[in-house]
Amino acid sequence: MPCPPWWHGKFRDCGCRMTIPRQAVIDVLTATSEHLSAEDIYFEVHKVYPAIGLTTVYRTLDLLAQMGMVFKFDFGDGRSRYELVEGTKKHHHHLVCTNCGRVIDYSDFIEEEVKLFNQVEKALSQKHNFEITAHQVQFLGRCNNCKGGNNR
Amino acid sequence: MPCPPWWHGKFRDCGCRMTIPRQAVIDVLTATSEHLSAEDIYFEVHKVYPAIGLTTVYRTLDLLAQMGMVFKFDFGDGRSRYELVEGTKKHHHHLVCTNCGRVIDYSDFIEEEVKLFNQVEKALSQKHNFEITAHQVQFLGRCNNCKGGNNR
DNA sequence: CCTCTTATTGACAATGATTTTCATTTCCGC
DNA sequence: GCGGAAATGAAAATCATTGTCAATAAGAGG
Ligand SMILES: [Mn+2]
Ligand SMILES: [Mn+2]
Ligand SMILES: [Zn+2]
Ligand SMILES: [Zn+2]
Repeated sequence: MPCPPWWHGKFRDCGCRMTIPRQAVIDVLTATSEHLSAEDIYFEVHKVYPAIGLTTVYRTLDLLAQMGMVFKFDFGDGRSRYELVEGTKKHHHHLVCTNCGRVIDYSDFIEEEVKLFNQVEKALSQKHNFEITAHQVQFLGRCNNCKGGNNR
Repeated sequence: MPCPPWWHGKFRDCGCRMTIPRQAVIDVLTATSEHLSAEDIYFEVHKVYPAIGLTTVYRTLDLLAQMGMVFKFDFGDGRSRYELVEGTKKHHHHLVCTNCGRVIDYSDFIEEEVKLFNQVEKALSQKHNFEITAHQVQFLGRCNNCKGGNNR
């Protein structure tokens, strides 16, 4: 699963080099549909390239997030989760269970929803002179498993 | 600025006691319009009650969040931020500058926006059998200060 | 008020994700 | 191939948040 060449351009554009470790991280992110943590990604990368260290994974994820190629999320479990922006999954929002931590992707937006967000984004960036590059929406609550049951 | 008595009820309802440290934390949260971290709150509390420890502040914030009286946010600067749910500020969403970390509250929703969220929330909770208790919306980008300028 | 039970607290240690450091290696234009 | 800048990995350092545990304080009942 080789990394598409258009990534090279992306990296060059910001004066960065395309390296094996970076490819490896991108490949893992491309292949998954889960919300991986830095360590998760490190383990996956490690299967193919045992020499690559966790530090580099962190650095790569940071860079990718800075470049806007990767989203960094916090679902409240004490570690960051990462998702490719242009991955297999299209743009989506999240449902997060505050009890067990389960995260559900949700992308079947109503057309109104998309329209409204564009509208709001435009209005906000004008009003606050803000250059909006992304948005994150999370619905919090209890999933079907945790609904009736006890806490923790 | 004494803590309203209705809090006592809230606490009793979950078998908890209303204590000085807890009052102090609530008072600080009530008095501010900022997005304070646990340590920020600790410093404020400390001015009035130097004996109260940081650990207790953390525990109190945890409890309040659990009770649904306080929102816990992550704006990407490595520490959690807290806001009273029923504070001086009404329900609002956030604009977060990914460069300098500035956070802007935004509550002048369009009526459509409110309507749509209720609608979506209803649809989602049915479809995924999820009991939705809250939502968080963040718009990410660069504030007016950071717009043209350099990074970091 | 006084007593008793138990939730709560505070000092301190421990945890664990993320960063820093720094010497070494790799990339890439020349 | 060379040379300088960018990138890497191992290990140490940071630092927000949690866990421990003996001491304290709420508040129900008398
Ligand atoms: Mn997702
Ligand atoms: Mn706010
Ligand atoms: Zn759950
Ligand atoms: Zn800014």
